[in-house]
Amino acid sequence: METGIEPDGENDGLQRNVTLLDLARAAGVSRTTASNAFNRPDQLSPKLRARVLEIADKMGYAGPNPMARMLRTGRAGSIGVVFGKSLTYGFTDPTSIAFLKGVASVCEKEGASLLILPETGEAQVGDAIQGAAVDGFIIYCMHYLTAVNDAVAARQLPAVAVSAPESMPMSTIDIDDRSAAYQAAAYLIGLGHRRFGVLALDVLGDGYDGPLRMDQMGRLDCTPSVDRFHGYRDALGAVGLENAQLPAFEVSGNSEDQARKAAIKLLSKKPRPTAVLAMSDRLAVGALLAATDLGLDVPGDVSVIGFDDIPLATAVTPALTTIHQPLEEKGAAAARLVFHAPKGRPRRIVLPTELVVRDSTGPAPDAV
Amino acid sequence: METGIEPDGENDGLQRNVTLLDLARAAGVSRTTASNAFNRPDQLSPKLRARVLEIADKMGYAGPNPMARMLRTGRAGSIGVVFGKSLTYGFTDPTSIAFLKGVASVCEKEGASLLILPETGEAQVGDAIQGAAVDGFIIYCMHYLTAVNDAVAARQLPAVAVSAPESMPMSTIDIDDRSAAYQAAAYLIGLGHRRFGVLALDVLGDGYDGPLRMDQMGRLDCTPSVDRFHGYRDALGAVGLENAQLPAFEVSGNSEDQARKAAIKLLSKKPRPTAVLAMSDRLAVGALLAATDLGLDVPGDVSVIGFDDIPLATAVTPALTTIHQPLEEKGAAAARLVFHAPKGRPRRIVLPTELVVRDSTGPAPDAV
DNA sequence: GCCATCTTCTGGATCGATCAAGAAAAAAGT
DNA sequence: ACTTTTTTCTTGATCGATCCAGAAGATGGC
Repeated sequence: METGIEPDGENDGLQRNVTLLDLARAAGVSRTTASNAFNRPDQLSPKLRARVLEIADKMGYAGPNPMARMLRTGRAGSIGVVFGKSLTYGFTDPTSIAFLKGVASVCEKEGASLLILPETGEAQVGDAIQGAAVDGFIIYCMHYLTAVNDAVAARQLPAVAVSAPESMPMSTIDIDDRSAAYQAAAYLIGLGHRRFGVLALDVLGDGYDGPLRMDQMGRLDCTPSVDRFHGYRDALGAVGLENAQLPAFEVSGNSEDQARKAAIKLLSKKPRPTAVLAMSDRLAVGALLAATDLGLDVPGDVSVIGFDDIPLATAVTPALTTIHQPLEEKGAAAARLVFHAPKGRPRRIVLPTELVVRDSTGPAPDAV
Repeated sequence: METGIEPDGENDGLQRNVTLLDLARAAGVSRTTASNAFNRPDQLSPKLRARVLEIADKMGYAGPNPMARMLRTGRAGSIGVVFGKSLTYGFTDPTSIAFLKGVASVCEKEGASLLILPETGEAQVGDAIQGAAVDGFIIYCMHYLTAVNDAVAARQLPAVAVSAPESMPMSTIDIDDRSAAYQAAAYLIGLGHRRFGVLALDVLGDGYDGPLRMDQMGRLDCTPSVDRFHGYRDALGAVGLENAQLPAFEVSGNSEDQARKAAIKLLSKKPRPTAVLAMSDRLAVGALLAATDLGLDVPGDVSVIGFDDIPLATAVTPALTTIHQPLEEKGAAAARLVFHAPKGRPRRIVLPTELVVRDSTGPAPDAV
């Protein structure tokens, strides 16, 4: 409780912020001149500028109020990144971290800041998007919510979506998930493997763990999970392997621990798969752990192939064979597109992937 | 080149943004009422509100302009994070990623956004800080530049510095680096080790690699590197080991590769150290790699102890014995302090650490 | 000396909202 | 029926800067 009396000699509590006008008055110049001292050194004599800046310093004036400046100029000097999942997840998953790093590198070059938006809750998805003071958006989701899209589109700012369906009415950055997955499966087929198991990223992003929900896969076109699965299937189909013979589990949250459990189920099936197709390196690491649990040798008893090529892929033993995708470049490309938007119709950039063979894959064991 | 003639039937190019006033006019209400439709549903009848919102939608009015709103309300709805090193580095180093994750988790709870500021260049350090529309700052640096501190302080907003010298005139979050390092060294001494080598984080943050610069260590008090070194020395001194006998290398950028090179030098000394004190887990991993290069067994021939307990520490073989520090909680605590600043004098929070024994340490080899 | 040009500086309008105080209309109390 | 209270809505002022057009003073050319 405060008394009504103000005991403070210097009434700091009451003091209004120092404004450009205050500075101008104190320096005996106009607001514009004071403003120019900060923003347009060529618009006033160096001597006067020095004096104004010195007085500003003395008054504790840090510089033009950012909010006011933004309002007036219409530029925020930052771009926003929207995660489909929780904000925390964005800093957990190695792929999104690498992506952010790419975004950050371009922001740094442009002298812009990076605003990372929270998803407060289902109901008010979009509140943060509506209220973000940014010059453009990057949407990075696994599962595209129309609420997010609509909110971003409504802002009428440059926007880029990553790994988004072609149907999205904005520029997109992508890799060819389907053919990359095809390549992964085809490589294992080439090694003689004929019995596979799939560790899938969750199709709907609803925290589901369990057998792959085939029936849902038509609903959302082009999530990476669906595309990659199609890629696997294309390759297997080419050598006459049917869906029915392909055990597959969805793993929510792309976590090693969950993947481990799913992989144990997968590798306990009889006949046991000789190869695991994992839609991410983290899932692949889960498979590695499961193999250890079951006393199986990788790649002797079972081969494991990942996807993404995150740093962990080389830190783990055996090092993962995987599909390398340019995670960081994805972020950089997205950011560049936001900054130097061609203004016309949306662009679609597809970045290349590459199979990287390491130690987690080998010839299929002879026994059939 | 455009002709002077405007060939566009619908003159989209010329259209001004739809503003709250436009909406109000279109709906036949006052600006305030239109504003309330978005911000204070209780201030107008539900029926009217619905009508206004519908008209807004029809006009393509996304909602109140964030910049204008910020100016008027004085709140930005976001907090800024300043990295001492490059922005990109912030997304490379596992400790800062974990830190950001902690910050993000609190931001999410508060419904605030996270603004990550770039460091454009030596000259205009602080430009971004000056121009950031935020409600508070978190400073996360290895090496505290007064330019950064001054710029943040000038903004007169709630601010928290992490791992900062006590001399900083703002709240700080920290761990007790010195006694944690002491504990690490003491543990190895307890295992019988008497010959040590140190892999140090760079003291000055100037990209230097090479023998530890003792002479510089007095200049900046309390960077983690200096504190940890003092901790090591305290422990070694207690059993009569002198500085002169303690080979130590600084590794710039906290990278495994650089650490590997330094560790090779360290482990090539005669007599060879039986234990490596690494100031971070990444440096420790570098030591692991170096041991492999030299055909040394860990922990048979040489023990390695890390610091931080990042995820990599358990992924690597052998799993690292290390000092666990609550990286994520550091971020969360910093963010909480920014949001709920006690307004009074700065607070100093010191978080606990813990020795975690895994597989990279063992008894000193008998041979002396 | 006079007009043109350049530099330096100024005042009014504006960016797009929110707030405070109060008016008008509706509901409630006696 | 008249006052009081509550609900609903509106006007004028304000947040703190930048931009535009133009004034005042300095410089230069002939």
